[in-house]
Amino acid sequence: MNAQATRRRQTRRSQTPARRGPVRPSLPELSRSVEDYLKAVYHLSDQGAVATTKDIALRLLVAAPSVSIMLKRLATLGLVKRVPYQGAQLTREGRQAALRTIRRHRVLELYLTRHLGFAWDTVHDEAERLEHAVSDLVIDRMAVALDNPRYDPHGDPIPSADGTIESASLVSLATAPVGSELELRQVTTQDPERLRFLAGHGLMPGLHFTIADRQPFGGPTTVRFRPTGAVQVVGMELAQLLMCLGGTK
Amino acid sequence: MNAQATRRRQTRRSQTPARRGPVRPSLPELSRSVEDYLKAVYHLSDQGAVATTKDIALRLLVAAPSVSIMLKRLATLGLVKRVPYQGAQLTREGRQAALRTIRRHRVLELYLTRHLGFAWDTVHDEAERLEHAVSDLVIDRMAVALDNPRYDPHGDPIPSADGTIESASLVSLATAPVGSELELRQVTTQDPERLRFLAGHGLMPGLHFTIADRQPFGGPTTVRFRPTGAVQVVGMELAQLLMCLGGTK
DNA sequence: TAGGAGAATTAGACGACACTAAACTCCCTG
DNA sequence: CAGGGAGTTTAGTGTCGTCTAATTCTCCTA
Repeated sequence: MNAQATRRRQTRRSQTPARRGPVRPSLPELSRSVEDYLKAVYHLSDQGAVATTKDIALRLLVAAPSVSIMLKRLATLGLVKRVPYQGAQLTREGRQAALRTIRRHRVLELYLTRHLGFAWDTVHDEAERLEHAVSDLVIDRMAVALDNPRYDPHGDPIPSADGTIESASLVSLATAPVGSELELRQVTTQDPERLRFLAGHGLMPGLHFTIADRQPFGGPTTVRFRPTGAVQVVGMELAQLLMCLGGTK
Repeated sequence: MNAQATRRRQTRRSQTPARRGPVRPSLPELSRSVEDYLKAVYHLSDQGAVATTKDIALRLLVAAPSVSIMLKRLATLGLVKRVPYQGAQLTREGRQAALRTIRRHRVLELYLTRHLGFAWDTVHDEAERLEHAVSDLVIDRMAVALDNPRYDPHGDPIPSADGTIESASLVSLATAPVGSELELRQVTTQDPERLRFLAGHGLMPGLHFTIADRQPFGGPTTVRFRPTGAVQVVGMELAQLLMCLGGTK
């Protein structure tokens, strides 16, 4: 009965990941929470900055002490480098794990829209739950079915299976100068209302346009769609969400 | 800050499902463990029998006391009717919940084989994890993409969205009389080795055949495939896994 | 440069789920 | 019909991940 009991404990969901050896080789099955925290730290620590406890807490809708404790745990797992009272940064392993999760999320979002008929404003929450349960094998099959896509429905780059991710330098529609010829590359919101509005007015990744005008004092930006010549006025708040790739002028 | 803290607790994964009102209407989000236990009770309590603690423990690879405690919890949730020292049966709500999970599982299995190119011996584990994370909406979309299928890759019936499930009376290939003309309807194992072997010899749901011979003393059964006339010998152990629908004689 | 405001951490708890060891029940068999 | 063994439950722990309250740290500003 003892051998059996032992098998049990290992078969059941890993409570203590049973790390034999260094972290890298056969992935130790991170918990849903750990993956969420890693994603949060990834998104909050742009280029060398540290993610603060408070920002992580806000992003995950969790109390600050929970973050403190989790960061300590992530540090002992080697996924995060922590400076007490300052914040945390991902280690190489942590970054890889975060990118795996982000890849899963973005492939799922695209798959749900392309193959299962979901609108782009509804896929975020689905993907948020599925990303923790789906295996990389399924994700890779989905990616193949999607012809190895580079971007998710919102234009966010999809990390490759080996953990590299494109980083383009984009400008917000709100700040690009009048006269610029741009391509809308990325829409940085998950709010369904905004997404529906944007899609309803043709403002989706891939759109080419020219900035025809911008009113001062936080006023709207007017864009002219490139092939068609159609004109669209975009308010400041939305313009800030639209990240563009630019042929200058 | 208090209103915020309250919102938090509700947004985060439900620890205590916060039941306002009766169980039926907007599903109270059962945990992965609860769903697993409900499925186990469902599968173990065929027609009116009760599922015993020990059998549930064996099926879920969990210690018996864990089952005891969980059954008590399920009973307070109204999902299970419990007789101490005897076992448990599903209530109507418990049965509905179990069938929802089983529907998700079986639709996922079929989707993975049909649309993502997985072999039928590999989909069980994937589906086992996904079934707890995927929404009914996604499942329904998958079902539509599959043309509202009635059976999963192993021939198990897929419960409908409203919670009804087909129950056919099947006979095992091991016990059907020689001379029977049968249709292989269901393969009752998830063991990859056995599944691969069976598929490799054409023994998959939908096959029509006649029982040509059976050796005594637990010997093999010989079947003749119906359109082609090809002959296949099947040992006792495997024959017991093959459930058939029969035109008698 | 001494407060203080704000952020982070520690302290103490809880709920969900799992485990082992020990006690208890039920029922079968001698 | 009285053990005794199989099966079940109780008792006591542990881990993960969360919370609130209280404490500690940092850094800006008066």
